[in-house]
Amino acid sequence: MRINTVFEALSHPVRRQILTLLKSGPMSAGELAGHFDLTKPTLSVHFNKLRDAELVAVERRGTSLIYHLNMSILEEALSGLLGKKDQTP
Amino acid sequence: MRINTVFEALSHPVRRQILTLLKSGPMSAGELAGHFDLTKPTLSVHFNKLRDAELVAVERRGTSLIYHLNMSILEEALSGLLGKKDQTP
DNA sequence: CTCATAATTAGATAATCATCTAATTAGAGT
DNA sequence: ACTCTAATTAGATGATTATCTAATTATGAG
Repeated sequence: MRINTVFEALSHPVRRQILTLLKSGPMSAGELAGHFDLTKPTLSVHFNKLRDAELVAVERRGTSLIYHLNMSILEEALSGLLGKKDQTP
Repeated sequence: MRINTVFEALSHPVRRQILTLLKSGPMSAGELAGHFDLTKPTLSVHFNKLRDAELVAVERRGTSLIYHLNMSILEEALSGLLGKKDQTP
């Protein structure tokens, strides 16, 4: 787990909102995009950063890509900061 | 508490490291700066961001500025993300 | 009041980030 | 094979960020 990548990903409000939306369950890229006033390509970039951080996982269902929340990485990163370690570069 | 400011502040490795250092107790700006390979003005900017986020508080002792960790804001922000709310703009 | 020390603010610059439009890939149905 | 839909990647641009050097403020000591 690249802790820096995780916190980078968490630093943008849109990306945190995406995580919040995914708490209610998996959602397609398009459905997620519908919640924002941004273009799909822009959202796609945000999805990528969340995926790089492993905060979400993606699965294909037909022509759609379904995003899932990966709660455990979130917990690891945050408790890492509250606890002792934060192996910064 | 501006949640966005808090996560912005947490997004930089140096700033997270500063928080980690402060877990052992309050420390002056100069002492903190000694732990990094960066100039004091650069560190000063980082201190400001942490202070804006209220993640640290500052107190003057003679010519020195002593920084204190504000653990509660950290806990609030992180548990806010794990829990329900994250009122993103 | 002047000097030395601690730390900041100011200004400049290079790098990174968020966003858009246009073009491309991938899958499903006809 | 062609077309439609979903979503991505590519390329460009404007805004923000991290960093440095130089100058400034604030405090305490002589």
